[in-house]
Amino acid sequence: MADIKFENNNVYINAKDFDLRQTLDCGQAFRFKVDENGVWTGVVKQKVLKLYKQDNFIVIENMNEDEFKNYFYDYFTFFIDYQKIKEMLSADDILKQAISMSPGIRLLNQEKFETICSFIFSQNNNIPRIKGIIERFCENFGEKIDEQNYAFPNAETIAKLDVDDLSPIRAGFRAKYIIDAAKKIHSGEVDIENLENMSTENARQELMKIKGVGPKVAECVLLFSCKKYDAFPIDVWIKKVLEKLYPNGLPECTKGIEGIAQQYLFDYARQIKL
DNA sequence: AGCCAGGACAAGT
DNA sequence: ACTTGTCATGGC
Repeated sequence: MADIKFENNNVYINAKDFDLRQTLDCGQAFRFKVDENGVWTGVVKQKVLKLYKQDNFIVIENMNEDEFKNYFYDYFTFFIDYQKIKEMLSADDILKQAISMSPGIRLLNQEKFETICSFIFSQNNNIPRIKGIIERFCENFGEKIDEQNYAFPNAETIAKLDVDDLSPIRAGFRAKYIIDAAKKIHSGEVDIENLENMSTENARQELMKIKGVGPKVAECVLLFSCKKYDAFPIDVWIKKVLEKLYPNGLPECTKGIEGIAQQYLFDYARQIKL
């Protein structure tokens, strides 16, 4: 943790491999907002996070060393050496360019139930509306933290609901999938706490027992909440990347970390409107 | 105004 | 094993 300091009950992280826009608004998380001063706010578990850039540091406000080490070190994937990853992926010219455009992307390691629901909401949907649905989902069924913020609902709460109860969040045909996910997870029929210990393929099959979780959603959950960095979600943007930039398949340097490469390419494709 | 969005499912070849 | 229509909703 050479690049991480703990002072004044804040955490200070060297911003070399950490950009807030590139990390919090690159399509992996949907609950972070930025205000006119560049302060990012989001809810993780029961905590309201506030982050901003100050000089060459990313500051996480109101967090002590224990809290960071116990949970957020893992959440912000500080066990990954992004310098080394970027060096490896830069063997490919296209990836090198994508990385130069968004060198501060970090993968997040998010809560599993939240990630499953979020990417069920994402299907055949656009990011601004996904954020709205999730916001209403939390306000209606999540625990209130303060006047502005609600925790993400837990599976137990949602498992007790009927499809009609979800109508205020306006999720459309996805509502029935959310109920199915909550019921199967709460009953233990789908074991999400063990996914990290399973092979990528077995974890994928386990997730796809849920109605509304197909190949794309499963890959996102594996990548964004199960530390499966060989998972490779293919959405419409990545499909275009594969067709236009990699007609002969992904380069060798992505092997084992296809998902991380995917995240650089996803942000790149959207920025240049490929 | 109409096309499209970090897709999945069911029914049809 | 592949293709196609359908599913709600609203952002752009």
